[in-house]
Amino acid sequence: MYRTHTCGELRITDTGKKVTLSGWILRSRDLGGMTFLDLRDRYGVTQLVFNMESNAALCTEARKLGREFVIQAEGQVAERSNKNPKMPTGDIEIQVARFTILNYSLTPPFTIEDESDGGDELRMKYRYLDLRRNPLKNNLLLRHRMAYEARHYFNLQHFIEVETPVLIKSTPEGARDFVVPSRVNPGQFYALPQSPQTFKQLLMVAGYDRYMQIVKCFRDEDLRADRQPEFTQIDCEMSFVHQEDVLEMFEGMIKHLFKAIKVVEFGEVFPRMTYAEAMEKYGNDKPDIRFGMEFIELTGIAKGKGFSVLDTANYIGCIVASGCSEYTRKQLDELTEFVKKPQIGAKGLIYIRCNTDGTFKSSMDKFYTPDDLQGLAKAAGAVAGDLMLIMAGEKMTTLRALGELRLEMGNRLNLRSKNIFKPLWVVDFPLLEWDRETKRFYAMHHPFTSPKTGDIPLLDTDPAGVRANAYDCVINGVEIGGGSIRIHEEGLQKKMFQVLGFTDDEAERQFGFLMQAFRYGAPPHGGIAFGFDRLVSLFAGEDSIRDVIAFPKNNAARDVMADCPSEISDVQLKELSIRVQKS
RNA sequence: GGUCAUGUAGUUCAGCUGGUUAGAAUGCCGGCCUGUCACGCCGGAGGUCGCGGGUUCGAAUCCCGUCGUGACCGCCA
Repeated sequence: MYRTHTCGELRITDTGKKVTLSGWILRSRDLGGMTFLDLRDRYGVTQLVFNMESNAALCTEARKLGREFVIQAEGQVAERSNKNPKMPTGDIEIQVARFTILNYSLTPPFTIEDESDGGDELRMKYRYLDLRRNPLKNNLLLRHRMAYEARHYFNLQHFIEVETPVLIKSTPEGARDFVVPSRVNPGQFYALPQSPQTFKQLLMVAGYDRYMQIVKCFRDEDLRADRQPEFTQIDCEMSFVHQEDVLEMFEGMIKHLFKAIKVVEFGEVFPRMTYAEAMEKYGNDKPDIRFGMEFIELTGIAKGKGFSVLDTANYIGCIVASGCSEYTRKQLDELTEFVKKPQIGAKGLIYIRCNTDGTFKSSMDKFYTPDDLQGLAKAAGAVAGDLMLIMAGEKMTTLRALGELRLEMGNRLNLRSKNIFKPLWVVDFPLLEWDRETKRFYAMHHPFTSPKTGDIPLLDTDPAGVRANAYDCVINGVEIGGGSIRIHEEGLQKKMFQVLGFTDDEAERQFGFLMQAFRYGAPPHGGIAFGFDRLVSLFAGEDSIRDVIAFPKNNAARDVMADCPSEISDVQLKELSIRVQKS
C-alpha cells in the first residue's frame, strides 16, 4: 500500500495515527539538527519532519532528497509546536519513521509554486510540470466540475449525450477544415468536425428530441488567446421549440453553473438585446455590459459649424467618461494613438472636457463656441467633470472603433471586474453577410439557420436585410455560445442554398444526406453550442483559454512539448497515396 | 498574409545615448545552523547576450536579414 492518506487531509484530530503518505518533494528546509520536507500530491501539502537526535541516519538520508523526488513516507501524525495557519494541514506534521524513494527527479527548470518563476514558453514545454502547480490544477478541477454540473443539469432536463463521428465529410462553407487522408480510399479525405452540426440535426430527425454532447471541435484557422485549433463545445439541440424555449432552457444551464460553481444567482432573466441595438449602443455584437458608457449619436446636431471632419461624416457618436475631465494632454494623446492603431484604424479622436467650473475645453474650439459645446454636452448627458470622446466617419467603421475605445476606457477606469458577471442574449442577427472579395452572401451563423418568418420575402429583394432566428449568449463581452432555430423544411433550405449561390448540384453533393433526411419528417428544431473553454476561463478569471486546457497548442498551432505537428515517414505517405511538395 | 512587442546565467529580469572583467534575484553545489514553513547565514560554480551578416578603432547595445515566443488585425459559417 503506497498510502493510507493523501497529503491534504490530515488534521489535528488525527494526532497519534500511524500513516503512510506518498507524493512529491515540494521543498526541503534543512536546519542542521532537523530537516523539514513539504510533501505534495493533488490534494495538498503535508510537512514531514526528521530529527538528528531521534534518528540521525534517517535525517541524513532525508537531507539528500531533491525537489520533485517521489517518496513514500511512513510515520506518526504529531501536533506541531509551531503551527502554520496558512496551510490546511498546518497544525500537524508527520514524524517520519521510514521512507522510500519511489523515483528520482531532475531539478525542474522552474519552481513548482503558485507564483512560478518560469516563463510561458518554458512552462508550455514542460506542461506536465506546470500542471503540478495549483493555479493550473485548480483550473482543471474547475473544468471537471463544470462539465459534471452541465451534464447533471441536462440529464435532469431529459437530454441524452450522443457521440457523433470525428471523421466526417468536408464542406467548404465556414472555417477551414482539418482533413485526414483515407488509406483505404486513396485520394479521398475525411474532415474533422468544426461542430457536430449536421449530426445533431439528424438526431432531431431521428426523434431524439433533446441532445447534448461535450465534444471536441476542430477549425484550421489562426489562433488567439481565446481560440485553439481544437476546442470543446457543449453542443445542444432540441425539437419542437421556438427561440424563446431555447433561450430559457440554456439560460437555465448557465444559471445552474453559476449557482453550483460560483454561488452566484441571477434573479431575473438575462436581458435580450437585438444585434442592431448592440451595434448602435456598443459598436460590438458581444457587448460588455458590466459598465454603461453607451454611445450617444450626435450626427443630427454636431454638424454645420464648418468642421469638415464632422460635416462630412455620415455618423458622429460619442461616449461619456464620467469624472475624466481632468485627463491630461498625455492621456488624451494616448487614447488618440489607441484609436489610430492600424487594428482600429480611426483617423482621430475629438474630445470635449466638461470642466468642473462649468466651462468647456475641446479639441475643436476653433469651430465650436462654448454654447455649441454645452449643447453637445447636454445632448450626450455629460455633466461637469465628464470627458466626451467623439468619433466620426463611415457609420459601421466608426461604431466599431468607438466600441474599441469604450472597452479601453472600461479597462482604464477599472470597470471590468472579473468578479462581476453580466450575461445577456444578443438576438436577431442578420441571416447573411456580404463578402466583398468573393462577391456573394455567406451565412452569418451557418446555412441551416432559419430566417425570421416575416423577413422571408426579403430573401429575394433585400437579402442583407433578412434577420435570422439566431442568438448569442454573451457574458462580460465574451461570446460564450451561439445558436439558432434551424430550417426544417426542404423548400426553405433549398432557397437558402440558392441565396448562398449554391447550384442544386453543389447543394446535393455537399448536404444531400441532410436534405434527404428532411424529406422524412424533420421536426421543428433548434439549438446552441457553448464554447466550453471560454466558459471555464471566464469562471476561472483567466484571460486565455490555454490556462484551462491541459495540453494546449501555442500561437503557431504547435504542441511545443511533443514537437507536433511533425513530418511523417515516406512509408506512411505512400500508404496514404500522398506526395508532399518539398519547398 | 500583416502590425506591434520580445529573445542576456538553469530560471525571471536589469544593463541609459556603443567604451575596459556583462550584473541582480532566484535556482543549483559546498559549509554552518534543532521549530522551519519563500527558513537564515557564509562561500562557490554557472553566460558564444537566439542565429547570420553589416556599420565602427570598438556592438548585448546601432542597421539589415532570419528563427523562436506572445498580443492583435485579416481569418474564425
